[in-house]
Amino acid sequence: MNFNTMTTTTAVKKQGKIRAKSEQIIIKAAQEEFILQGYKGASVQSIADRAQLPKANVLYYFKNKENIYHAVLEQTLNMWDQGIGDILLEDGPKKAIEKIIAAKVKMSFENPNASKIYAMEIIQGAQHLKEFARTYLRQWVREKAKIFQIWIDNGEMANVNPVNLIFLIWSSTQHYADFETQILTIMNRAEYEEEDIEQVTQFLTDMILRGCKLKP
Amino acid sequence: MNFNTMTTTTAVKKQGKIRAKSEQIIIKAAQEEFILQGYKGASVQSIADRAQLPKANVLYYFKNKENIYHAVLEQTLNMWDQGIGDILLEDGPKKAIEKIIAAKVKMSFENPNASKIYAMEIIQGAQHLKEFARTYLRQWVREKAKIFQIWIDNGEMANVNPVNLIFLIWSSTQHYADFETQILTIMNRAEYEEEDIEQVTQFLTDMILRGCKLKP
DNA sequence: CATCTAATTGACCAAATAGTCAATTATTTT
DNA sequence: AAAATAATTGACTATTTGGTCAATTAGATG
Repeated sequence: MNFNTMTTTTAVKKQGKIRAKSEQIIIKAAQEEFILQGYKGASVQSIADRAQLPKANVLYYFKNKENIYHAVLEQTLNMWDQGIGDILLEDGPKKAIEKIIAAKVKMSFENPNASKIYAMEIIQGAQHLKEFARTYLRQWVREKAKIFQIWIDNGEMANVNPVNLIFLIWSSTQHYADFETQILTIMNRAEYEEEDIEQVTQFLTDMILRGCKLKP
Repeated sequence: MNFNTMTTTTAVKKQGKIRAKSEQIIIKAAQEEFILQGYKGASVQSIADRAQLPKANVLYYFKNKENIYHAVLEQTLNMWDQGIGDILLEDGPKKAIEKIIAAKVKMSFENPNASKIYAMEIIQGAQHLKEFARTYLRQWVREKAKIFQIWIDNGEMANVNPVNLIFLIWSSTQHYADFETQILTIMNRAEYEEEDIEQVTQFLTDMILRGCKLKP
């Protein structure tokens, strides 16, 4: 995917040897700071500290804070794009739902920070992602809804609203990333474990398949 | 509910005639600013502007920014506490699930801002709500999970993990508040309408009841 | 080796902002 | 109506912070 609204600055950059590595370190540090402190609350100094670089060096790689944030978002969206399972007509509803739930749960557990950045951006009004949502995302949802509708018309699954179904899969999977803190606190645990992925995938798959009147 | 960790400052305040009204105006303005800009990003000045009051006046009612934020959170939690439907043993699983989904969808559509503030707080690590989650929330989930377990043991519903079920109801309903922007953009709409509440409630109730092997 | 580009970094500055204060006005109480 | 309390507000300050700059070092390239 090419988020060309964001790559205007990064595209023209000079390419040294250290750049790629430094940028990656900075982006990761920035992602964590932006989650903990919000956009305004994350100071360039704090990002630099976390990246163990002088502030001036951070600003040498990214001209300003806004650019750092863009880079973080860009990477988040690319991760989202790769990680989201696809819905294919030839899979049929059962396999498609299983695939997409498994992919999204995996993403939520293995990369909660990407999900958190995305969620905060949307909650705050999607200032930087309006265009992405209006074009790419809307298109994606419509395409996939259309496929569900075909299955419904063929009597392969119950007559549930496809868009609501997509939102349901979306929200229920992402919840384990965004509300990580709350879930861990409620379950009195320090962190997720490997088997949680399997357990949650199983639960959501069963529930939603039954919801669509598909035998698990 | 008494969030006595937060009321330490407000409890001792002097009570004039104008105070109650001014505080309410400020809290509402602050809620909106905090959502749009985050805690650090929302300046006292911007809150004052939105409340149409001089900054010094805002700081007369709330000693500092932190206190404003506390007041916003306090009100959010109280709203949450009132709005969340209760799960009662005597209702049985079907009625209980119907009740709680209806209540939470209603809350999400009618007061998305409360949900957004709460979500942001949790995503950012629940700095101000750790205690609330550790005590009240954990207790609430455990109590309700226990009731679901009784129904399961009685064969009144399918053997689904009660805690996961609670998370599912939680996430799928709240999604319509937190991701309002995204959902509206995808559906190419300017705002929610009255009938959306009914439609979403119906969809989620049907899906989740079927997921629990309960006939809608 | 000489030249050019990339990378590093301390010092500095202008703008934004949380919070204080004192002076004044409005309202309530006695 | 006098005294006391509540509310209002402009002006001021100390601190934080995004961003610039110039000086220096490291590395590549011819």
